[in-house]
Amino acid sequence: MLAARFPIKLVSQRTGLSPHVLRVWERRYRAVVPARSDTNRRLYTEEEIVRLELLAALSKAGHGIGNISLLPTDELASLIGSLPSPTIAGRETSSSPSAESLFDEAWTTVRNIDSNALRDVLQPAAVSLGVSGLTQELIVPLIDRIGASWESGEISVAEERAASAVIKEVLFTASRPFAQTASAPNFLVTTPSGQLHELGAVLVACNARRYGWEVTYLGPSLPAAEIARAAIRNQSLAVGLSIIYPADDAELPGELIQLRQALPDGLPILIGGRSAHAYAATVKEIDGTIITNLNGLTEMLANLREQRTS
Amino acid sequence: MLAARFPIKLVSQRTGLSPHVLRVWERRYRAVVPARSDTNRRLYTEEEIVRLELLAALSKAGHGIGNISLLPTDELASLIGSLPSPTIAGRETSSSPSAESLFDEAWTTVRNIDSNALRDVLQPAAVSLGVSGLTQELIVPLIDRIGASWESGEISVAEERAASAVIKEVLFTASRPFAQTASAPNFLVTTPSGQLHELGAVLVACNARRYGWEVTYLGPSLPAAEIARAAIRNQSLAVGLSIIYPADDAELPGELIQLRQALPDGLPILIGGRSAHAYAATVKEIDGTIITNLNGLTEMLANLREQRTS
DNA sequence: GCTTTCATGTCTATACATTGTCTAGCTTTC
DNA sequence: GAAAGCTAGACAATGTATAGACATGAAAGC
Repeated sequence: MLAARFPIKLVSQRTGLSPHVLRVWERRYRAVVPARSDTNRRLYTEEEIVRLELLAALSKAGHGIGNISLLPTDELASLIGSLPSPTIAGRETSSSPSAESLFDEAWTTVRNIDSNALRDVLQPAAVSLGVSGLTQELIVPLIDRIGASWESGEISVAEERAASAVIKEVLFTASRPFAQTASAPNFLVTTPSGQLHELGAVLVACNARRYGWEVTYLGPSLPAAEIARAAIRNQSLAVGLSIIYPADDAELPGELIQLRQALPDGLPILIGGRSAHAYAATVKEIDGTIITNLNGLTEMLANLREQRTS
Repeated sequence: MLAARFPIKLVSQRTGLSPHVLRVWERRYRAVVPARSDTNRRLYTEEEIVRLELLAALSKAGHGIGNISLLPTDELASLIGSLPSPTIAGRETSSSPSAESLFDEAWTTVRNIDSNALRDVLQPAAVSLGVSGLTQELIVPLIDRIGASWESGEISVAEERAASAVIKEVLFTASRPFAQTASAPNFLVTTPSGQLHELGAVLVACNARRYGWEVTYLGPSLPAAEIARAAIRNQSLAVGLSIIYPADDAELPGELIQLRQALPDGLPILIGGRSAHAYAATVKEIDGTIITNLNGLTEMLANLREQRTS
């Protein structure tokens, strides 16, 4: 796979930084020094763009660019997730614990409806694993486990709600500094009517935000007409839906069809969640795209973004 | 071990203290003496920011900064847990002239389903008005307005959801810094079955958190049995419910009675929200307390806390 | 009761640092 | 040939630092 290279204009759009700023950051702070073409044009790699997105977010959040321009990229990422360590004296997290042990710990707190203990597990993990590590290795498995245990009756509403609230809080906080760039396209995220579990949608929302999208998040179980109205009002470039449970809702296909009819022609509908495949026929009918994992999502979003600019 | 350093602007945002105050606290009281950059700029560490957050909270609560500025950080943390009940009569209506205009601005963004614009209004207001100013002068009126406009049909689900999501995010972020001490009592917050609007509950949750309670937040519309189960599991010292809309739910009184029966004897039930009074008879029957405003809530919580310790 | 003192937040003035934007002239692309 | 990219330098707007003055309210002293 040969690494794709991007010209400065594209980078400017993705990061929300003007070409002027990109050049000056390079000259003055050596923040990112891209390769050049034969004719001396800057050619950025995907990694460099991600780095610039981080820098842009931190700069907007109040960090002086001169102070952070030379930090390694992973440190920038953990700065983004940097939260006031709730641990001042006690709680020795001597060696960073493995993702598995953290998962077990987290799952125990979920079963105990212990919101605050769960936060104490997730919050430091945002630093030790990084935001993407946190989501991929802890939160995604946790959401799967919660969904499965819910269906099997092992846990009930209270457990699910308590966990949802904390996970939402942690994810939103972690992706907060990324929020705004002027040119960012809008992505509308929600779950269709009848889908009460919102964690999948939250995950999608935060991921999109981390990649520079302006996200409008509308919570769970929203009627098709309302989704369409909000998408039009926000001039959204795409709509994301999460479908987790139930997997056999007779009303849902109708909702989806109604949504397609109410949306502008051709507006992409991305559908994810563990039960998305259960409605595959309808999804195909409305020309939606099923997303199977977060990487698929980011790829899809990147494509959409490029299409728009071209 | 990352040695991330933060500039004064960012510290100001996180602590709610102006850069002026930060400098004067350093010069006069040696409260926190950050390292300097090569060019003499202050660079704060994470620990120093946490310390300043504690000092800011205590100072706002009435402690003289000169008396506490030299205490070790862990002692400050334990002081937070024993905050005296806040001066309620005083320090009100210090309404900065911009509060009204901010409200208008915020309301416009709500009507436009423009999540990101709303965040851009509320987030800076958390600094300029302070967290209590933000809640009392912006968010409470906004919630009232949203509730009223909802009932009159002026706005619909999408508007309410978009606003809820952002307000939740802002409030949770604003109440985040307060590290809880181990001895903090638990307060369970939710809305009863059928009450779909969660903003009132979020407000209550954040307020309690700011006063040192350990809050378990369970989102909207939770069945009585689940509420009770969670409260018992968490050994909650009180349960808080928000009732906003509808004001004429025939099922609700039954839910409340069921909740009382399932809870441990004498466990206080605090009920707030614009429609709480519509169920006054039932509230009385279950020996609940109607809370009419945030000050009433903090007072009530302070009482409960004292009772426990005595 | 009235003044004095102290604690504390706010403000001013002045200097320097940081950072985004602009201009000018040249080169490449389409 | 027009549009966009490149370098280098200049400029303006903000942000930050220091030192000191001022305002206010509470406690102390007369």
